[in-house]
Amino acid sequence: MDKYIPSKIEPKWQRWWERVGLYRTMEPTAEKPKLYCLGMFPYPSGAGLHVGHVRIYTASDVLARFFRARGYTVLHPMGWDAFGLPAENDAIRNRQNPSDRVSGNIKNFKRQMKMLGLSYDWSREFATCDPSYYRWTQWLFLKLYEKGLVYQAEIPINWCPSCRTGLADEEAVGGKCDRCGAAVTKKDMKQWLLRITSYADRLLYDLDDSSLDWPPGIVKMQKDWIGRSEGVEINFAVLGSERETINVFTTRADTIFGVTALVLAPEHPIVAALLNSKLQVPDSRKEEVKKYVENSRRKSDLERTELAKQKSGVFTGCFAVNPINSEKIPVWVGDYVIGAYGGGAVMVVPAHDQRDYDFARRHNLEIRQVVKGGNVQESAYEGRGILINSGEFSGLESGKAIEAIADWLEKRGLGRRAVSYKMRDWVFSRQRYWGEPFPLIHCERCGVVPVPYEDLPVKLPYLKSYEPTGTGESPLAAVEEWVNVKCPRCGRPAGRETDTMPNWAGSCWYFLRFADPGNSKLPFSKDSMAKWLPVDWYLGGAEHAVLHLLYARFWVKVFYDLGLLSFKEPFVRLRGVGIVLAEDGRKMSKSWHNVVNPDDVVRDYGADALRLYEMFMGPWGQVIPWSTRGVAGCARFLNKVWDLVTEACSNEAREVVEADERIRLMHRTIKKVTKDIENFSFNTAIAALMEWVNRVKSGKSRIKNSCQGALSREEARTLLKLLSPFAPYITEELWQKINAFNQNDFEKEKSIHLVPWPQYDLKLATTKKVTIVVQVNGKLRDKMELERGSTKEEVEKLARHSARLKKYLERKEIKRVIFVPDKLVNFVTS
RNA sequence: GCCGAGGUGGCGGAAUUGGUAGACGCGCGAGACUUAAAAUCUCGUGGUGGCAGCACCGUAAGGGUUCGAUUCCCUUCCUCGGCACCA
Repeated sequence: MDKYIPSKIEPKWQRWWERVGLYRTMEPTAEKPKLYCLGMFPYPSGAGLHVGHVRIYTASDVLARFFRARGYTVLHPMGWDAFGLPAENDAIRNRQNPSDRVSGNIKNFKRQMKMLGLSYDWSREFATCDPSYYRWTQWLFLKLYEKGLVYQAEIPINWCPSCRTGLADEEAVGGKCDRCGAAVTKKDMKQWLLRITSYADRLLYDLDDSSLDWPPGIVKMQKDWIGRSEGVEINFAVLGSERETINVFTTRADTIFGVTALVLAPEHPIVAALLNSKLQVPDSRKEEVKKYVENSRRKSDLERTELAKQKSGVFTGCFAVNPINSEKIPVWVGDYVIGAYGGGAVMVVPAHDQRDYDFARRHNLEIRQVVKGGNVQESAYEGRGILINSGEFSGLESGKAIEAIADWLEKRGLGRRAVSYKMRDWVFSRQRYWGEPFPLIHCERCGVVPVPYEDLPVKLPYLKSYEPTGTGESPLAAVEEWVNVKCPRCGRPAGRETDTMPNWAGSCWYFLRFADPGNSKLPFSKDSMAKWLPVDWYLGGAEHAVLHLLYARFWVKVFYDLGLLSFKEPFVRLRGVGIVLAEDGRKMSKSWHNVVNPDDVVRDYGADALRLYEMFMGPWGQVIPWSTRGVAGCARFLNKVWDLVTEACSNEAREVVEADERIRLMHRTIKKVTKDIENFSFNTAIAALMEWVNRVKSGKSRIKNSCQGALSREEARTLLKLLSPFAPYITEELWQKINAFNQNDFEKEKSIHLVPWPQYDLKLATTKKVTIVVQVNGKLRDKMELERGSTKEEVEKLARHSARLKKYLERKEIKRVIFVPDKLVNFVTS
């Protein structure tokens, strides 16, 4: 008998499957509807595939194989997120030009994916840095540009001094660069931005679409990120100025009579007006404000938030007028106020906002209570309540007061109801080499001119010197022969935009391109969209909750508005994977020397064992430490399967066995595995298969006649098929053997992976007998093996005669008998 | 601080319209095979007590509802993840 040696069979099947085109995408039909199953494509780093990748891609492969067997036409593609900061940093670290580095990494990733037996249709592969792909990224960008969703602004942006580039808010995690961990500082730079905020409401409300099946946690994160709040914008006139007002956003207009100061962010235009003397204030004040502003601008976001525990600030010397009662209010500047939110100014109501309270205590501002409740001598009262000291509004409840005050202000043009979002517009430029060039040209006469569609792509030149300059300009700016072009509109000398797009640009729409990867006329045809989109199953890491997943939704909504797409949400079902930790429970990291390399695992145990383990290690969404012994356990199980199935085919006599319980066990297992895969409970699906094998092997399945300890051929076929999504190699090998197919001439039709999924008979998917639990006062005292469907009378009678129960029921009065059919009987005594 | 998820053997975990707690795997113990070891196979494996039949305890802690609670409710503690001056 042959032994199970993974390295002997796995490469063989890889070659056969590729040769016969087993995973080539078919055309969907009415009988075989489409199903689009996608794992988030990776950025191909130099480290190769991580076992965390393996978890995602194995799950998507299990789904793809499962749904193919269930009669769907499956689209299951793979590609490379190869542009952008991560790829470029990896290249710089390894002193290799990004384009060379990336192609080497892709080759390695692809080798590893093939090794794992992932059933991708490689004919649809592309990388975001391929000119034939980014041509269309640029094309789509121009569509956004034409729609007015792209604009340039001189704004203080997140600046990573280490990567020497601007970052999006989403990339400045906790004040640190998402990629390198350096503290992010602010820098004023002219940037391209995408007007994602104009889609804020739709990005928010469409999350509640009932057809969207997303993890609630990710939905919540996106909602919080968008951060919609309703309130009132109140205009405070600046004293000593004709036109200037300070507009303040507040959700608590009911506290307006409690305002004892205004605080401006250092970035606020009024502060600038003060400093350049457009507004008159005493020179001493001006000096102090200047110092303060300069100081806070030098701070990184991190420092600003840390130091903010004690709320610093200086009085500007300037006053404003409270529109509700014409009171004179001092204007301060303080860096706890965020420049980009709600106009960059707040009204300070110390009695009813803890931050304002802290600020007021520190700077000796008046604390004036205007809502009943709490003890404002000790801390702010932030709850709602009845208004006091509020003129004509006194006596109103907060909610009503907000409406009344909003009406009052609106009527007089002193304010208006407003909505504010935490989400900002998306900083879309990077001062780096490795990204899609903007298809824009700066002409002195015509301004910004888009590159004509027929001139796309604007190719990224191959540069010897590609490292970031740190001047705030991309390395491309130094390449004169690339920068200098003629203006497409007037023909005069002009220059290309030299910033590049962030890596999110390519990943915003790659899932669309997979449906139509070869299209040279359009990014994607309408036909292909109707055929394959939206994505039915999208699997990936939860770390993309507010990055890729939000950006991709934004672009899809824009394309919908442009008539390019007929759906509004790209990903119907989303499933986030849990991180795979190292064996020591820490994160896998090169510096800890605890990284598990899939190549080593495959070498030692085979790809099937690795795949099986990754699906078996625990619930899919959960963080779980790696266990090499766990892999070994899965390899042992595969060995058992190998032996059992090999034995089954050499023993024809067992074919005829019709042991009822064994057939029932098989049907139960089919049902369990089917349901579990649908519910993403891969671990319990595999456990059910192991249990089946164990019970067959140990002959515990209550059969008397024969076949004890061995599989019938029908059982063997079913077992192989149920196992095939998880372990495609060994099941294919055994399938060929058990059917005595000629292995020297493999035919596509003979593959186990094209065999339909086993059906289960609901009537057979139960046991014939059931264990009925006998309790006294809820405590387990006995068990009985009875026919399913026994009546209360039968069960009770049998239970009363149980010898074990005797001592518990003696001299006791039975007050109640609780009976749950096929489950339990419980005697309640006094 | 706020929000979300969670807390079950030595470990990863299973079981919840309330009904046998610990499936499956790892580890561990014993045995078989072997000169021996590894591998493999068989049996055992929540804790305490008992030769045993068995009894009691046990799902973070405390309380409640119930014939019966890992599951439902309240209080407290802890872990992980996200957000973090958003006015």
